[in-house]
Amino acid sequence: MPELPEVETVANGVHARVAGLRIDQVWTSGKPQTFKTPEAEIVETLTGARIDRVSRVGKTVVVDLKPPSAAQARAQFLVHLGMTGRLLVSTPEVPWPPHTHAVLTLSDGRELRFVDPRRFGRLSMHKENGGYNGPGAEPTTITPEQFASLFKGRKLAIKAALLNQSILHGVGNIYADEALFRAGIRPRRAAGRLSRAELARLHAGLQGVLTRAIELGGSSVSDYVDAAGIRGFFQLEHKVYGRAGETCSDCATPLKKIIVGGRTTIYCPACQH
DNA sequence: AGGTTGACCTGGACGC
DNA sequence: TGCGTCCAGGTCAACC
Repeated sequence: MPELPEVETVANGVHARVAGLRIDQVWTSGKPQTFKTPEAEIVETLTGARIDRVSRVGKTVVVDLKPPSAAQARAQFLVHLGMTGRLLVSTPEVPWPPHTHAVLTLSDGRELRFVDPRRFGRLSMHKENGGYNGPGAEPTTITPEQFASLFKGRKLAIKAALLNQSILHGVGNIYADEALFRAGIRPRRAAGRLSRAELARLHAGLQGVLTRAIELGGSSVSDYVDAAGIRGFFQLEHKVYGRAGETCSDCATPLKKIIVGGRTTIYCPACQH
């Protein structure tokens, strides 16, 4: 579900609500696949730790922890929301939603809850020195030159390349299609065959669409909400994603629906080349 | 090694 | 109303 703008919105919202609080108690569901690091180790590391900062790397929410004693190593609690994951800050009297998989009781009495119906989300603990950097390059800060070099010699479709998190992390199906529309590039073009001008347009289009989406709190297609349960508004500005069967808002040509990299892809055959 | 495909899950929308 | 089918913001292991 959530891509970079949604994850950033969630991380910022959670940070604003829980930074500085201590984790007094941890409950976990026992659903094994949710826990990439063994559940017991996650519970052990979280309990008693203080939340320093909550941020985003790629599509992952990163919770920086301060251990209860200075002798213990610092750790980061990583939350990947998968397709339907939510991180919610609630007061305890609000009933747990169905598919709640982790609940952290905080020192002010509120709860940080991880809810995930489809269970594609993952919870893990990162303890290496240097902190979690994500699998690929960061799209919001990458320079046009670095961006162009990511695709050199690549034969896969540019859309598939944008979705590959080990190349560039944070972009998913919505923002890949929207960025390609802004850049006027067809999704099936070979990544390594794009001209310098096209790569420059794609870099600008991608950063533009991500920045605008972050401003609007992300896209709420069906069930995405931020830490307070509020929907985003960028879906109102989607030019192609989710618009199969409609016409292009720029030129009125019917939009085309194809499959690229196994994912539904929408583009304008007149505006994109 | 790079690239592609199917499996993993639940629930909502739609058609009959 | 109810049942079946298809589809969904994402990975990842297993293949070619």
